[in-house]
Amino acid sequence: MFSTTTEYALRSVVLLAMRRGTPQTAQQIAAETKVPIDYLFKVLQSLSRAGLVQAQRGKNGGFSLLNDPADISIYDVVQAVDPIKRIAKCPLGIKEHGVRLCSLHRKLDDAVRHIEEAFSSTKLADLIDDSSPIRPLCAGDVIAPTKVKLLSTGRDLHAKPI
Amino acid sequence: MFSTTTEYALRSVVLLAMRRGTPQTAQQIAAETKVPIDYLFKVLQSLSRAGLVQAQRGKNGGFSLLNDPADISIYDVVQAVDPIKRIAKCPLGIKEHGVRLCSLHRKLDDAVRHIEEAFSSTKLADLIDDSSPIRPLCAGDVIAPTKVKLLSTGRDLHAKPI
DNA sequence: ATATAACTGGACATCTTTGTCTAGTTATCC
DNA sequence: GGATAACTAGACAAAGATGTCCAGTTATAT
Repeated sequence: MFSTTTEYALRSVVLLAMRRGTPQTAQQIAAETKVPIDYLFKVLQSLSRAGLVQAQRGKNGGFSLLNDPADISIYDVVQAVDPIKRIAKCPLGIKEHGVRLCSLHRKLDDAVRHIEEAFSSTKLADLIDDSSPIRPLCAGDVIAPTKVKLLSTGRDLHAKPI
Repeated sequence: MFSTTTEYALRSVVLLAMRRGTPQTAQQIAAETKVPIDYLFKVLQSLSRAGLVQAQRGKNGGFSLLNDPADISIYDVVQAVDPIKRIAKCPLGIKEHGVRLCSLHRKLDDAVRHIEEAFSSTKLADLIDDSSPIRPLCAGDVIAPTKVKLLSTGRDLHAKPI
């Protein structure tokens, strides 16, 4: 129903909203969102071009939200990476009816419109302020300790024992 | 938002609903729905395997609906060719939370559920009984009159004039 | 029975989405 | 100002969706 890319983008911005104030490196985001890091870069670049996130290079760099989580909607994120398209005119290309839709396409477009509305009215702040004990991304405690730990101990696998 | 295959399937069953009683050949369906005929066969095969349409071979054959248009929903058609999948559990694969969803995925799943409901409650009969002057497929008057007329008058092009 | 209309099935081609790799460039810290 | 952390960009690979082709099989009409 929604693309993988959309799912990845949403996970990322939700994480950035939860960590507002501290730039998150792609490494960190990838670990917590379980998004393949090389693909994540592309998703973040789309978000960056759309003006939703900011990238900072070099040490202590990373990605951060440009606006307040209360001002960023799910819709904004979706449109940045994989835009929802309304059905504006008859897909069969009949000119005669102008922009009026037949019952089938009107019904389909209604469904799309409802999604649009639901996504527009939900802000990132709504997601992270949620009272549920189940936090978005369900992360922090469970994910990616192994790989990160390996990297951080930094032992070269080919190094001779001393 | 919805796949091309879904769109094609819906166009086809709506046509079959409008022509209920007379099997429609793939030729006819392709002409009126503007679906590439070779691909249409595959879509119709999916609908056939799902028990929505029936295929009849040989002369005077074609495809027809198996059930009453009042008993076939948009949802039935969609599920037959490109199923809508609800989010049943955390896509990040966290076991700890069982089937409870975090706020993000609950929101996304709500959207999917609404689509499901809207599509389930809309029957093919609703689409063709619509009072709007704009008929589904916008067809009949504009599309494919030439080819259909040629076929339906049935004159053999090679027949000698009497 | 034979010709013909029509669907079936599988192979193949193309395009888009998703994912991976590698060689850059920029910023920070010491 | 050099080392290193981090993002950027573009090429490439794999998989899935879409579209095309063709050699079958089945049913009907005559």
